[in-house]
Parts: sequence; structure tokens; C-alpha cells
Amino acid sequence: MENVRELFHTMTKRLGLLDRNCCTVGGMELSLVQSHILYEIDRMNEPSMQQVADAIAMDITTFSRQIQTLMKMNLVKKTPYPQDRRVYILSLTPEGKYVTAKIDAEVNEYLAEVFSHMSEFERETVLRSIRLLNECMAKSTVCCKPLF
Amino acid sequence: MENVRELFHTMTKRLGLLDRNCCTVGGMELSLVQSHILYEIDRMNEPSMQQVADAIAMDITTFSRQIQTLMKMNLVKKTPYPQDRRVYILSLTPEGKYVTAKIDAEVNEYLAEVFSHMSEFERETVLRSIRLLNECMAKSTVCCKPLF
DNA sequence: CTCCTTTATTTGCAATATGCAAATATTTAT
DNA sequence: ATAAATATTTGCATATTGCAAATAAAGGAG
Repeated sequence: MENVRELFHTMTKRLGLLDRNCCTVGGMELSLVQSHILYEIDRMNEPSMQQVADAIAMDITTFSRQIQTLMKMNLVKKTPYPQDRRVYILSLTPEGKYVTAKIDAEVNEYLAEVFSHMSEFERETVLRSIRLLNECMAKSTVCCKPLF
Repeated sequence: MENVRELFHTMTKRLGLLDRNCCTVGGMELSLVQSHILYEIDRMNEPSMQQVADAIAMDITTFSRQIQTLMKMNLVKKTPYPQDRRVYILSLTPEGKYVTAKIDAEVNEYLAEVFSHMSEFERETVLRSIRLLNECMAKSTVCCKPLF
């Protein structure tokens, strides 16, 4: 299996840097954590606090405070959920949507640049490989917990 | 390019969880950051503080304090460098080597389990893909800075 | 040799993030 | 009606972060 861990370590390190570089939108500076929260809220369907915290594998109390910050920044909205009044539904404000879309565009642009160094065939292979890897990690019983 | 970012996001999230699960050795609990510092020191050849901090893309002042902590935990040793007395060379103590090897073994075991859900051919393809991806990220001019 | 600039590392400090325990509010089960 | 479970927030103590400044040593210009 040679240096498998090193391969993965290098990859995640670089992808992490890429992510970090995409946390500035206009004048606004987001932390990596905040960027991930916005990403998950955008992706999930009317999620509750708990659901998003679970998805990010973040302690709910820390998460609660991050949401307070994001609300002060006018990026996130909390709506009481009528069917269960303990629950709040999270959503992005228009500004939050704008910021999230901007980050998404920038990440994709960076990724496109990375892929521009490959042939069409290589690109397809790499993407298929990552898809397969994700499936196998989902199947894995031993690692990558907590699952989402 | 479909959902390329989502693919990468899922992968890094899961690999991050895998990494986090590997931070407990015996009774000792390491943070993810500390685990990465040990990993880099182990890998680099007689590195200075600054070199490791750069490799991890971490602010040198934060790094300096993390090293202080790791020294208190008796995992890391700082040796003055005779040729340039501003510099300290970092190395792992025997205990640090043990912990680092233990983490490495656990990560590799987890990765092996993930790859056990693939055929030999798929595994080779995935590893080759990641190698290629790393090369392309290294070539990239626009992202993944600061480089290492 | 002396002065100035650069580099490596550490400390002061203030802001932020973290997570456990406990509080609160609400729902579900008995 | 009461008890147990769930969702969210707050108290608190600790840890992490990064900028600015301090310290120490090296290298270069004259």
C-alpha cells in the first residue's frame, strides 16, 4: 500500500488551503467553520439546528453560538418550526445566499483550474475515483464517524 | 463539471473525521493540529520551527505555543542549531515517535478498511488519481497557497 | 568594525472557539 | 399527570488564534 496516508494527507492539506482561500467575499471575512455552516444550510432542506450541527460533526453548543454570530452578520435566519416548538429551522438570508454562491463559484473556479492541468480522460477518472472513494467511506464500519 | 465541489467536500469531511478519530493514543488525547505537527516533524528532515510552521501553513506564534505544549507532553524536543543560533531544530522524543507511529498505524488501518471495499484495480485507479490530483494542485497557480 | 536590515523565535494581549454541565422549553411515552 | 427524552441556549473554564512588539542572532553596506 506504499505511502497511502501521505497521499491523502497531501491532498487534504491542499484542499484545505483552497477552501481557506475562499472565505473572503467582498469585504466580509468568514472563518472556515462559518463557510462550512453556510454550505450545509444551503444544501440541506429546511434543516434544524441539530441536523446541521450533526452534519458538520460539531458540538451543538459551539454550533449554537456560531449561528448567533452568523445571524448578527445577517447571513442566516432562524425560523421557529410550528410542528415542534423546540426546533428552529435554519435558512440563508438573501445576503447569505449571495455570499454562499460567491464562495461556491470561487471554489469551483479554483477546482476547474486544477483540472485544467489534466486531460479529459484523466479528469473523468479522478472524479470517478473520488465518487468511489466516498461510497467506500460511507460503507466503512470502522472509520469516518460520526456519519452523516 | 456537475457537483465537483460537493464531491470534494464530502471526501474531505470524511477524511477529516477519520483523522480526528485517530488522535487518541493510550490515555493521551491529541488535538488534530497537534497530530499534524507530529506528522510533519516525523516526516521532515531535522526541520526548524519556521519550516514546520510553513509546512502546516500555521501562524508561527500559534505554532510556537503548540510546540511548548507538545514539549510539556514530552512528545517533542527542541535542539539549538549550532550553525545559526536563532534556529531550533525540532524532533520527536521516543514517546513522540511511539505516539506518531501509533497514529500512523491507526490511520493506515482505517484506510485499508476503506480500500477493502474495492477491487485491486479500483484501488490502483483511486491511488493513481489522487497522485495525479496532487501533482495538478502543485502545478496550480491560483489555489492551494501557501504552498509547501 | 559599526550600523542597518533581515530572519527566527517568543511573549503580550485581546478576540474567538471549544465543550462540558446545567438550565429551559417542549414533546413523547407511561 | 408524571417521567423521560429531545432541541436549544447559557455559564464557565480552557484552548486557540493572530497581530504587534520584544528579543536574539545573522548578514550586508560602508
